[in-house]
Amino acid sequence: MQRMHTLNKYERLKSKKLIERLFKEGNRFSVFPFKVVVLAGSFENSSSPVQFGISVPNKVVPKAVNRNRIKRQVREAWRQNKLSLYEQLQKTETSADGQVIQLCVMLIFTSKKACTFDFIQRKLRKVIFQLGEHYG
RNA sequence: UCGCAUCGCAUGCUAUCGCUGGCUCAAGGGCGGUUUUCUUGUGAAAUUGACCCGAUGGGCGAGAGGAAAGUCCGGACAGUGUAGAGCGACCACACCACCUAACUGGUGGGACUUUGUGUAAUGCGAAGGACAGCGAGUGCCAUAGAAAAUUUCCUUUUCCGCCUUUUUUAUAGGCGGGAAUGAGGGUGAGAACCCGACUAAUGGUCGGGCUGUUUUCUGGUGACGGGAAACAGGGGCAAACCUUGUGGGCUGAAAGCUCAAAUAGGCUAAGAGGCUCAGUAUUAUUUAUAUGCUGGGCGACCUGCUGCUCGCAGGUUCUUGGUGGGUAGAGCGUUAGAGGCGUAUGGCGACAUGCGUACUAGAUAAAUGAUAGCACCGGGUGAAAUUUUUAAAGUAGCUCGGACAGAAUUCGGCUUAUCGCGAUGCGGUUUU
RNA sequence: GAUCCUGUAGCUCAGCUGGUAGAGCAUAUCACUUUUAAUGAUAGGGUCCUGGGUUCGAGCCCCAGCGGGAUCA
Repeated sequence: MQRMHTLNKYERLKSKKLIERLFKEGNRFSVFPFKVVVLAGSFENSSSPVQFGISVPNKVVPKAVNRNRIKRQVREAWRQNKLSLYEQLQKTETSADGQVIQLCVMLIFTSKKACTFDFIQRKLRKVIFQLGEHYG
């Protein structure tokens, strides 16, 4: 765990197949501006503990500029706050029988209004806390 | 100071933390070569390479728009196909000349309509438009009106017949029939081109004007403008069907090309394969038996012929190997271009040509940023010190705002959205 | 990226090749009923998505825009 505040290719959810599987089999819960879909298991295409994706529906935010901005803000917040989740996952890995647990997380943004960065960050911390409770 | 038109710009800097792809250095791994060592096995270690990978760490430089948008046109490119060949259908366009790779784009011009202004008069300026054809055909023109298009309802003119009045004829009136005509008839968006003279009449003739066609002279590359003669008077609608002319093959990067796992299915090769009868061949041979081939019947399943039954026709299973197609996925297409900037020449202009110059966005659940601070620009409000007629100053400060909008193969246009700023030109108002 | 359809009353839809914009449900009032529902009668309610154009006259024809929806791996 040298550099934590990064978000490179292999920490992002990119495989179309995996996303389809995630939506078919994953568990769902929601924290107000987000709907979260999670799938636990071990995936071969990446060594990262968590693969993360954000989706903003076209119907909720009609303009592409605003959609991009929300995605960037959420990605930024995730980047800065994912550290605690990673630590919890590593703890369980070492204490249990060495089975690697990886998570796929997809956030769906559902608020129609634009939010400030602070608000998004607070809510995202709550999401990460809940993920840690369930899988950590 | 306000408005219009055209052109240009589209807030910047710093700090912290990040993203994408490129080059490069270094760890690390793979592969190959060489050497050493031993317990001789394709083991271990070391070293090396214009080699490959590289999710790790440095360094360097790059990274959204004028509309990236809408997807409304036209290309490039790709596939199909032979189609920079014809015909038909369908679609698009339509004054002229030019520009362009091309266009429904652009530039310049012509006629028309509207409008402003001015003159004795011709004029001058601005704006507008899909400005071929209804003097080919078909269709439509509600209500109103006689009639909405080779007019015929009334009135009018004239001729014939009958009746009435009258001594009779004539005249006058009425009725019926024939002919002529389009002057008049509440209308309507639109009414048979308009005015005058002659006459039975409104016809016809003559004169003048308007419009159109043909011929001709003239200016212009041309649309068209100016004049003369003859003929004609046929209302509007083609953003009604349509006619004429011109152009277009169709499909779009989710195009398309290459590599390619598992499963299922296709084709093909080999092997095995329900019961029974007949014929035939081989082995063996006295028969019988075994195997192969051909044909028939029976049984099971599927499909079709009519929904069901009968009947008829066709087909059939398993194992292994090969093969081509091809899905998930990956790569290419994929970023340098009919391009930008400067300058010279030609052209009224769109633009063309020559020379010089600088380049490099390339993502794919989709990068090009997030947070904070400062500056800058614009609007509103609005001091004080100081000097003092007044200026300082619409300054400082406070406050609000900084738009529209995010590449997705690419280029040229069009359209739409847009806080503002600057330049040029034209016009208005105020002051000097 | 490409292609296509659609917009009319509060809702669902008609409106033929242009000539005074309609139906059903809903709403309001009245009648019926002890009351409600159902039923009957009456009434109100329209930017025909927006802006231009053609025409004497556009819901309809043409152009541009805005909104909604669908299809193509």
